[in-house]
Amino acid sequence: MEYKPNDIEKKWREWWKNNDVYRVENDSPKPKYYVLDMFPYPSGSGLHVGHPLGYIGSDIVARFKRMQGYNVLHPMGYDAFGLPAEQYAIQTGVHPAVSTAQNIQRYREQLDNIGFSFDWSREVQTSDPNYYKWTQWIFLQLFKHYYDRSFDKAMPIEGLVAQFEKEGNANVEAATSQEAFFTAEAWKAFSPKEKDDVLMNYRLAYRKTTYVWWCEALGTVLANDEVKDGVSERGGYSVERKPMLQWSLRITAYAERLLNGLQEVDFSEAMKKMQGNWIGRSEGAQMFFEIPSSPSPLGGAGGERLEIFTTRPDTIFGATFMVLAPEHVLVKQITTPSQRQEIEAYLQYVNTRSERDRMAETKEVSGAFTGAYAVNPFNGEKIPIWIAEYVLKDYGTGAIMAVPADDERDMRFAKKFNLPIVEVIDKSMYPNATIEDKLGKMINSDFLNGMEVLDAIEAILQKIEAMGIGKRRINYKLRDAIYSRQRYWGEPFPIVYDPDGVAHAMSDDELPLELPELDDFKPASGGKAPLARAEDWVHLPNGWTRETDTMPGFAGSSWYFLRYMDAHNNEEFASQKAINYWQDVDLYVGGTEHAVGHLMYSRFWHKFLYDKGLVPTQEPYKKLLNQGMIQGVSMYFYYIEIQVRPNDSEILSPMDRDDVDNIVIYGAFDSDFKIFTKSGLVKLNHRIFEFAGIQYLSNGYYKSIAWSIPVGLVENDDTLERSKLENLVESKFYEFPNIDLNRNVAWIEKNGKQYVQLVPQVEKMSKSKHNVINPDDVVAFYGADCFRLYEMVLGPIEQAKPWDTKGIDGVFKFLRKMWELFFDNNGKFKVSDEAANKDELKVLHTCIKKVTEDIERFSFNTCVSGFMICVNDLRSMNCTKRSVLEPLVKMIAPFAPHIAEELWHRLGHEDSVCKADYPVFDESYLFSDMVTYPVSINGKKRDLVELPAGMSVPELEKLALELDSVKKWLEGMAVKKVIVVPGRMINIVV
RNA sequence: GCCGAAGUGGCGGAACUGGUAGACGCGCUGGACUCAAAAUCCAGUGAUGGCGACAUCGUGUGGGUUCGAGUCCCACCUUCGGUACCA
Repeated sequence: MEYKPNDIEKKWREWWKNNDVYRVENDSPKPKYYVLDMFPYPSGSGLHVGHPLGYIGSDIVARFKRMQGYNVLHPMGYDAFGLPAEQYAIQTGVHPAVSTAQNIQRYREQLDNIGFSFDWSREVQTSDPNYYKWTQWIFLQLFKHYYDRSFDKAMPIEGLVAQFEKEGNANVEAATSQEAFFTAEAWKAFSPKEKDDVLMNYRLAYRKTTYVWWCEALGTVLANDEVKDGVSERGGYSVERKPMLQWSLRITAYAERLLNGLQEVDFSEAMKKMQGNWIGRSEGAQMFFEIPSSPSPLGGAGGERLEIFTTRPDTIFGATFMVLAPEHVLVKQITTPSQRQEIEAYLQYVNTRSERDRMAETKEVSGAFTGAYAVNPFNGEKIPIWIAEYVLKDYGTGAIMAVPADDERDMRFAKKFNLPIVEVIDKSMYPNATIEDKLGKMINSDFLNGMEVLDAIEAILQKIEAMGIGKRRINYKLRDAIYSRQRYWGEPFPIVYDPDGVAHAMSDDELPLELPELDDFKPASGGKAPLARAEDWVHLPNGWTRETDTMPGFAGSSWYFLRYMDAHNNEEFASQKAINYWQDVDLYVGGTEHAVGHLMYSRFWHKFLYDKGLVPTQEPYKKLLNQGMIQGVSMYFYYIEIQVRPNDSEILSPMDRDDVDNIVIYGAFDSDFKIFTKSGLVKLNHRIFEFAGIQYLSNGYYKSIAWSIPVGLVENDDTLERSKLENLVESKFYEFPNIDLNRNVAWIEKNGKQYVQLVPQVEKMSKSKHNVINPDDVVAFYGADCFRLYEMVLGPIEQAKPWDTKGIDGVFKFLRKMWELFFDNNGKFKVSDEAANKDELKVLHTCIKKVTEDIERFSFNTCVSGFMICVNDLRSMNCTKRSVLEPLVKMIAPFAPHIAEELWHRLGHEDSVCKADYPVFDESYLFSDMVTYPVSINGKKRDLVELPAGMSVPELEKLALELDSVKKWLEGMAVKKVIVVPGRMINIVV
């Protein structure tokens, strides 16, 4: 009987579905286990072979735990709001809901094809009003709460209002952006709008004008983690800093708890580090410097105080200048008339610089002098105040005291502008210390002289606080999360504004506030969101208006794991009963790319819900497993035309100049180029960082085109036939077809045809790179079980690896061999009820032990090799015994559920193998009578000897020394020592 | 630059707490079956030397600790991720 996966797999998938095998209930006497995958965004290109990697791993764990007697929650859903569907809608007019539904359907088919054990009755879609009703509800809870530092938790805003009415805000300890103090009387006298403005400085979800990342191309603002390398993460469009009125979430209130919480979760060290760095805690001092009254052209009264943050208050005697961020509010007030022009010019320069420019040249310093001076509170010296780009508006107070002797950036600045440098730390006794290390003895520092840095910090902090010129302070890099998007396809804010512009929460019974229908999804005029077009929806009969921004992608994904616990609840986001049963996620599987986005936000929301008493745990995810990306191999055709200029020795140095008239370059961008010239191949040691398209460097010496070629067209030796390339060009497959194929391409002649050499490059799978492998194709050919096993066999699940199908035949062979254990040559089922012998049981239990232990440590690749060893051994023993084969079927069921189910039923069972008990290994079967000892001399293996197990150390030692091979090596040498590890090895030292 | 992870045959990768390096799979070589091929099965397969038993070398590089190091320590090199003027 031949193993034909297609004959059995579909049958069992239907059977599982019809019998509701994977449905899980919320009450069970069994212990609970929650295995969760990061739910996907259903993109238009469907799943590729990289997506299921993590899903297969988590499915194995879910099935394994189920068979071990746990009540396992293993759900799946879709992160269904998002930009691509909306961009697609703008281009085609297809409503995002329609395209999203189509994509979801396709994802579902692809997922079903692989035989996952998801409980689909709990499916969630973030764009479903029944779901986002609760996203809106949680948002309103954030809106209605503030963070009270004295209780160290979120508290209702009403309590705060009551306190304001009683005594103003002077004694309020809260996470706030409120700076001014007010009395109870003042509070009562505020207008509703003024009160609203004040409360916005306390609310955990608040609306305020802040500097945000604005992306013109996407027509929306973006959160910090959505901006990478100075461009938008989606699309790579340029972004700019802009003050805008936006909703934000006060995640900074939870900075400390988010940091501390990392200690209690089982995340990889790398992941914890990444989140820790993102939070960026630093201890230091907030200090005030007087700016003596100076005439201000803009009417500033003078006598301002400049507030700075520093982690090195000890170096204050080395502070030779101050630097403000260009956007700092004091800049206009303190600039002297004589410096005004210079400052204006500099501000203008800063304005023209994109974020990318700023990042590109961090070594280059720039700045301008305001003409104003601050006073060093310790020695009364006047310190000039400058402004410079390198001081960021968002960090600390947007102002620093610059200590060039002790800070690299300040040093560069001082050197460039000839500012004095005063050494304050003697590092001579720490020759290896860098400039920033907190090591050394204070000098030139008055009362600090002679102290070690750390002592000096403590000493001056005390002094600063005693003098009332500052305070100890902890600063975080973490920024509040911008929560508004000027987009259509997201959750509408359940917020209405009265004619004064005061924000009001909608009442719970009005939720969900559904998205209105639109037929044009482009942004409305004036930087407004598309929803502004839905005028009937925006304008309420009483003259009030709705918020037209929508929530960002991370809104729905911040709490979805809770919804799975009770997915159809219309009264609550999930019942307390369900939440208290399932508690938290035991295993969360997903990619590292969500380290600082999704994971931080959902941990933040969870802590807020914990404060509200709505969830029982502080952390949502106990264990995080990051699956590596499966990359694709893209075949690139690189075309570069170089205009050689006489003195470009820098770029052309490795080449023979005479050769360079017509050259074509193939190579990986962002790595060294290989150049084919008439005389062969040379290497150009120059790096180019841009991708496809024509690029001119500032001095204009080359243009380049990089095309990724559809893999199907490529020959085995990585070449592409000329006619195929020409077809691609003619069919306008590429955007830049105007190249001269005759002049600039080095053709290779093969079988009378011309070919061009392509360069393979491993990179992320994506439609645009034509390197996507669809799991459906693999499943259709080899079967889902084979696909699942193969993805596991590729290597450790956490490692990134390129997809290639080299080893898949080996996995298929293994499945066939296993299948053949159950059938004789005539295709008859041949399992016997004869008792198993010792050897067979040893093989079986060795495998059970290995697999059980390896699943627990997520080492799925070694599990598969364990199965292979087991099957090979049983095969060579001709084992046909039920007492061995039945446990084997159970054991492999989590990995290859279809074949396991088929064999399980053939073994006579009626119920699903998923419901069977996982085999437990028995140590007694693993015991051997004989042990093979390696005998080493001075640590070098010289012989192997088979000895009975259980021999004592002196016996082993004696036997070893009597071996012929050992005697030969010991001739003329005195044995100094014999080391025997029973059951392991023997080492003789001479 | 800083932080993190990793470097093992022709390839993917094993080796859990220091104890037989290269499990398992791919590929390759030889053989069986076949008119032949594919498929399948059997054997071999780190490198070098030797007919051979065997010997020497071998886990990025250089040092160290240890009876014994892929594993621990120090220095360095390379690759991949993260991050970027964070005061």
